[in-house]
Amino acid sequence: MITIEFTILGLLSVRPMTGYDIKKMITGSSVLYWSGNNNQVYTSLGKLHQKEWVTQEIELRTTGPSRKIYSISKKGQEELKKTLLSEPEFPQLIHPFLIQLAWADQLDEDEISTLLAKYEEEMQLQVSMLQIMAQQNNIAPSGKIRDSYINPLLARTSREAIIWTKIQENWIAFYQNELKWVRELRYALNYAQEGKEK
Amino acid sequence: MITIEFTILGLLSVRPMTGYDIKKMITGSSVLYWSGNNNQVYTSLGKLHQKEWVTQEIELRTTGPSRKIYSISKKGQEELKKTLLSEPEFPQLIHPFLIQLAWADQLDEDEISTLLAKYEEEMQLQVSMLQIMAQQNNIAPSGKIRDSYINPLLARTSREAIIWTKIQENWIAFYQNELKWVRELRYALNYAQEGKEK
DNA sequence: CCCATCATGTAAGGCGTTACATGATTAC
DNA sequence: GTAATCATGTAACGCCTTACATGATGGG
Repeated sequence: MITIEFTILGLLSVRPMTGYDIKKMITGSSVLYWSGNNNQVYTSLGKLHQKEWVTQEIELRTTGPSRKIYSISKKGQEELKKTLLSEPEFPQLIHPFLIQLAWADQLDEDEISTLLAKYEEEMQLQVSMLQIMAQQNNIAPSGKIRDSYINPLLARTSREAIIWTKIQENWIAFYQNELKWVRELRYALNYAQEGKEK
Repeated sequence: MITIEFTILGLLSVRPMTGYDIKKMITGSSVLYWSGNNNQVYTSLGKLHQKEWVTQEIELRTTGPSRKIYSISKKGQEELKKTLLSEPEFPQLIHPFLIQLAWADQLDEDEISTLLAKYEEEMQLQVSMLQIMAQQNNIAPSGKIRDSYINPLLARTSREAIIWTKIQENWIAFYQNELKWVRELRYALNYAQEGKEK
C-alpha cells in the first residue's frame, strides 16, 4: 500500500533530507495528495527511524535551530523495493461537483450555467498552470532548476525522465479531460434549451 | 460543501427512503465516494432528523424489523438548494499508482512492465464495465430498471436526463483517459528500450 | 439447512486535518 | 520593522473505516 511512509522513503531514496524539506515537497505537489502537515511528516519520520528504515544525522548549527537530516537505510531500501513491486492500487476520484450537479435540476438555467462556468474557468486555469510548468520544464524564473520531486530534468536515468514526464502528463490530461467534459455539458444544456424555445 | 449529509438530502429529494436504501445507494455508486457504512449513514440521518431537515415515519411491520422511512422536509429542501448554489468544489484525485511509479526506476524492465500491464488491464475492465452499464441504460437483466441513483431513465425532466448521462460519461471518460495514458507510457518505455538495444 | 438480504444500530480505532507553540534568520 | 522562510514539534478534533451486535425473512 502506498502510504505517506512509503512516500517519504521514496523521497529519501533520491537524496537525504530534513523533515522540513519533505514537508515542502509534499505540500508543493498535487500528486503527493497529503497536506504535508507537520504532525504527519514528523511523526512518520519518527516511526521510520524507530523501524530503522531511515538514519538520522543531527546537524547542530550555530545559526538557527538544529536540523535532523534523514537518509534511507539499507533496510529502508529493501522495504521500498518491496512496496514498489506490490500490486498497483487504482485511482480514487473524489468529485463533489458531480454530486452537486446530480440534483441541480432544481436550479434554473442561469444558476446551473453560472456553476458550470465557474467550474470551466477553474479547470482551464489548472490546465494552463500545469502546462506552463511542464513547458518551462520546471526551470524557475531565476534559471535555477526547481527542486520539486519528479522534475524530469533532475531524473537520474533516461527511463526515469520518461516516467516523471508521463506522471506530469497524467495530471494535465486529467484536467484537460474535465475541461472537455464541462464544455460538452454546457453545450448539451444550451442546445436543449434552444430546442425548447423554438 | 458537499458532505454526506447533503448527499443523503439529495437522495431523499428524489423519493423517501430508509437508511438501508440510502446505504445501498452510496455503497453501489462510485460517484458517491463514501463507503456507505452503517455508522455514517444512520448517524447522519439522526442528525438530519434532529435538525428537522428530514421527517421520519416509523413503519411497524409484523414481518421483520420495523423500518424508518425518511422524507425531506421543507427546511431540508431549502438547505439542499442553498448547497446546490454554493461554489463548485474541485476534484481531488487520489492516485497512489503515480507515486509508486515515481520511484519505479529502481525496478527492471520486466518488473515495471508487469505493473503497467496489471494497471492497464484493470482500467480496461473499468471502462468495459461502465460502458456496458451505460449502454444497457441501467436496465437490469430482468428488464427491470435498476434503481441506482442518476439513472437517466429515471430522470424527472429531460434536463435532468442530460445531466445524469453526463455524470456517467464523466466517470467513463476518466477511466478511458487513464487507459490511454498507461498505453502511451508502455509504448514510450518499450520504444526507449528498443533504442538502447540497437 | 444455510446463506444472502433486509433492517437498525454501536464501538473502537486510524488517519489526516487545523491549530497551537517556539524561535531564529533573511529579505524587502 | 515586519513578513516570510527555516526548523521542529504537540494537541485537539473530526471524519471515516472496520468490526461488533442483533434478528427476521426468503431462496436455493
